[in-house]
Amino acid sequence: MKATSKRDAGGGVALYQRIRSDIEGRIMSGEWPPGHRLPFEHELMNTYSCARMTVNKVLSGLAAAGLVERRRRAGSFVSRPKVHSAVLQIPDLKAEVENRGERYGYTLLQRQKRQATRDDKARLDLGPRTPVLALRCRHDAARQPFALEDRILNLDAVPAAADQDFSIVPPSTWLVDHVPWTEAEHRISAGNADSTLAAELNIEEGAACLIIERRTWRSGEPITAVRLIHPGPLYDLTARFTPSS
Amino acid sequence: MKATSKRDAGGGVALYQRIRSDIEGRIMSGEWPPGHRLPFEHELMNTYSCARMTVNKVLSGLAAAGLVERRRRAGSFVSRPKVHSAVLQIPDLKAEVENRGERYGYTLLQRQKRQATRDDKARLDLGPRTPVLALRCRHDAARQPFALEDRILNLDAVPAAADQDFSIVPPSTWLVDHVPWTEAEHRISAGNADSTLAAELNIEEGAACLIIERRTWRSGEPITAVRLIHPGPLYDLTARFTPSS
DNA sequence: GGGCGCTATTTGTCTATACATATTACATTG
DNA sequence: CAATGTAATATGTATAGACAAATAGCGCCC
Repeated sequence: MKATSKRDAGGGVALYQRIRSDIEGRIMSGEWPPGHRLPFEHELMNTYSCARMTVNKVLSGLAAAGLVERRRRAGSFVSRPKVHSAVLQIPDLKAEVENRGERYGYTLLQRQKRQATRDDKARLDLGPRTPVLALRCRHDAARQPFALEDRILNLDAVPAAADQDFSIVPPSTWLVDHVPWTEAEHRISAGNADSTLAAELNIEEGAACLIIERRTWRSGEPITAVRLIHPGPLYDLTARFTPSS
Repeated sequence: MKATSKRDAGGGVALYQRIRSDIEGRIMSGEWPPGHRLPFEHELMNTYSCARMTVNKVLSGLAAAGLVERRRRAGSFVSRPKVHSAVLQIPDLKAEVENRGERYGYTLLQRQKRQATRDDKARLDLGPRTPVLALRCRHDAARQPFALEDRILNLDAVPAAADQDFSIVPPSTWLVDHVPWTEAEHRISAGNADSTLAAELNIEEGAACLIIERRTWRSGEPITAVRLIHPGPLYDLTARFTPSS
């Protein structure tokens, strides 16, 4: 059995995948450093004995993934890793706690329907007299306070939320299943716990906390702003990152 | 001039792009909610009067971007936004400070070449008797302490670093230009400043700090571990995110 | 009714060809 | 020599046709 010249899809993995892994390997290993011009499509076409469309798909894919940049007439070049970027996963807290194998608990501390205050408006770019739902709740892991959630929800954008009581289902869980979003902004900072927070999270006043704020919009219309406050030493965000993926 | 049946590349944007934007729009707007089965390739092919390869490229692209999932014989489905994920950009501190339009300053506080201590080994999974370079430096923004950097560097992996004195060029800048990496891990947490740190950053003892730790490898070989400590209120990580991109 | 295998359908991959478009390098001209 | 036009070249997009692989769902048999 020789390598047939055409129609060779029945091998092991797809030819397309083999070529891609091959090229990715050379880039990752440093054999083709940033800035290096990789072979032209017609050269790769000869190297791998395939049609141009096949190598084109590979190179386009690598370009879409940001590993190479392509310029007409000039060729394809290994791109310099733009900035150190990490994909931070901020999943549902319930899922996250249960992933750690710990018992998850949820308590609604406060629920108030009101017209947006000056503060609310600043948090979410709301217009005047917008009805909002303000929620404050606590998430526990292994029966210990794990995060305090402070959220406002634009009821003009999500009127259905007014009928939800959120005493059992956390707002984040409900939102994920019911409200799609198009833009999000995250902000991560650190702060010292004030006395209220210290009491709610059962930590000492002044203890360092990790603060994650997230705002989401749907086609420009503000939906919700949430502040998650974690006891500093108890929680950390971890992200593993491989440029290839 | 009617829409020609074939060879219509000369319009405005590429047909491929039009179809993709169209489908993305329907997904984003909620018209096609998560779980919805989108039209089969042959249906889209009729809708847009084009070849299957063209819609195939669109759908494959959407799948690669994570917006849809495809199953043979079943069809293509809008995927549930897996987890809330945000692309956190952690660029070079110098670039970041200058982007804010502030004056950047850098001071090397400590530089020590040594065999890996027990602590170093725990930080980077180093073998015994590995030579490391330990650095401690301060980054200023607008003449105010902005971050303390505490780094160890595996000299077996990056021997050239031993010849660098890092009194002018920050290690992060030098590394970005000289050492490629294949894997990275980020960890973000909060902690209270101890007396040493408080003195170095010119803040009060006990003040909350944002701690970013990053470890990088090259094909499994540990390269460097760095801890960046920012005064909590002074610094925050912000990331805007649109699922489409 | 339950388990098994067949088949039709849908996506996955590949080819060969064609024309469009951008850009570089070179030649021509003022 | 500089500005400008032109040809060569590499990528971008699109087509039609073909076969491969997975699988949902149906019918068959016990």
